[in-house]
Amino acid sequence: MSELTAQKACTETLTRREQQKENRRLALIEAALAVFSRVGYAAAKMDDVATEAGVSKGTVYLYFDSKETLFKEMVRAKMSPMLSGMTDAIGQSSMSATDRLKTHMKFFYKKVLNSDRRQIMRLIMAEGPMFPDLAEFYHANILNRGQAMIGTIIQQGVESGEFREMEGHGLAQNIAAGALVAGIWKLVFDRFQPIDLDAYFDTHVDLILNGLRASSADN
Amino acid sequence: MSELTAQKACTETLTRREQQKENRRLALIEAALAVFSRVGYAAAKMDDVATEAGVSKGTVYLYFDSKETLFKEMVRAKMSPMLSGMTDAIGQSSMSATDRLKTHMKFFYKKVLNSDRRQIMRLIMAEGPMFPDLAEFYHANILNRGQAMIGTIIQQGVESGEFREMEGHGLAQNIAAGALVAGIWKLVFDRFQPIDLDAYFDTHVDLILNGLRASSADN
DNA sequence: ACGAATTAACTGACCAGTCAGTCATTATTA
DNA sequence: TAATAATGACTGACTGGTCAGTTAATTCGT
Repeated sequence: MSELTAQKACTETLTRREQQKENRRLALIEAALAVFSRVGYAAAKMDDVATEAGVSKGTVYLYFDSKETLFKEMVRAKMSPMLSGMTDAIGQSSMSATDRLKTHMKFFYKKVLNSDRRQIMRLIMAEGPMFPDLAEFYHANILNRGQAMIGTIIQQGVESGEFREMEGHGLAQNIAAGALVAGIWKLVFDRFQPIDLDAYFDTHVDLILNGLRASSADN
Repeated sequence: MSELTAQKACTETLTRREQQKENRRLALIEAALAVFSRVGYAAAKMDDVATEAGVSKGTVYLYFDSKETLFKEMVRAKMSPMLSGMTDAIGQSSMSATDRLKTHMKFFYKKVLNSDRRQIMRLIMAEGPMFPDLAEFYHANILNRGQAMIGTIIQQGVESGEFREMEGHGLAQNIAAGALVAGIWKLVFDRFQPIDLDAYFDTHVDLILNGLRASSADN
């Protein structure tokens, strides 16, 4: 009921029991994501998470202290792969700032908006105020890095003459905003007015790059 | 505990009782907004709404059938003033498209991002999937109108030569996105990294107008 | 005094979290 | 290798508390 390929990193060192234990844990996290996404944090029942993972409720508590812990660990677990992925993706290729920005935006659309993770994005917005430490984790580990990355690219672009200079309070947020809204739209309003993520992406890139581009006069 | 200026529209025709009844209703809606904003839909207790409004729980049920009804009517009540406000604000002044867009964006920042309503915006995103009819109402009455308005302005700008032509799937969403993200940021991440809405607004306008502006070549 | 508005005690459903007991797997012994 | 012991993963009935919604009694306006 979910493709969880247990990390058989060190098959030697893990007994069969330990492997199964790790698999259970992953299965529970998948189940938790499914249930929390479907009905939100408060309405999610531990019983449903258990059923979705194919175990009984008591078992869930052998792996996670409480509903809150389960939720937080689920978010962290689903997000941590992004962390390495992001810094890796920077690379030192000799791309122009323009292409580099485009590449990173594509990466985000693919890895977040087109996957489970957009649900997490929504959950953070929905439950963030109730779980400040989760919001802080998300801010420190995802948003901050994203902003830094965008900042670096902009700077490169300004130096190379591709982009104009902008003072830019909230520039990074403004650049990323289109993508966040696309993710939310897909989850909340898609049924009333579907959006085509690929076409939307093109518009987004077009608008932003043109907005940043050094040209005639400024405002 | 909340500045609710009852609409004393027709003081003559309303007995004191009727006035008080209307005031109660408004007070309950204010209280509901406060409580729902503070803890989210599911965790909000009817008892707390009642206390916040200075009445007992039973009274709430004299005005609203159920928690769900209260929530929906609260959203509708807080949003409906916007509806007239938006169409009014169009005006047929002889503004350039550029100035018109700027004016509308300012309006949105002022009326939504700097008021209670940003909480509603967040609640819609957070609870939208659980209340499809609310999401639909919001889409039909707010988002659709906003999109139409932006579309009209863009068209004017293209015709006047101010803006370049863009095919634009999701153009309106992309233009508005910065504002939505600002609202959410303020509610979820402001404590970790505050944003200055005025400066952010300037960046947003600058980026968007430059992105739309007709200039040398396009992408 | 009458009826409308309000109250607060009450009910019943619901659910997070617990725990005594079961069962399958692994280790030990002969 | 076969019988036995020990382990620890798992179960599901149960508890304690919470809260939406109800209703009988009370207060308030006219």
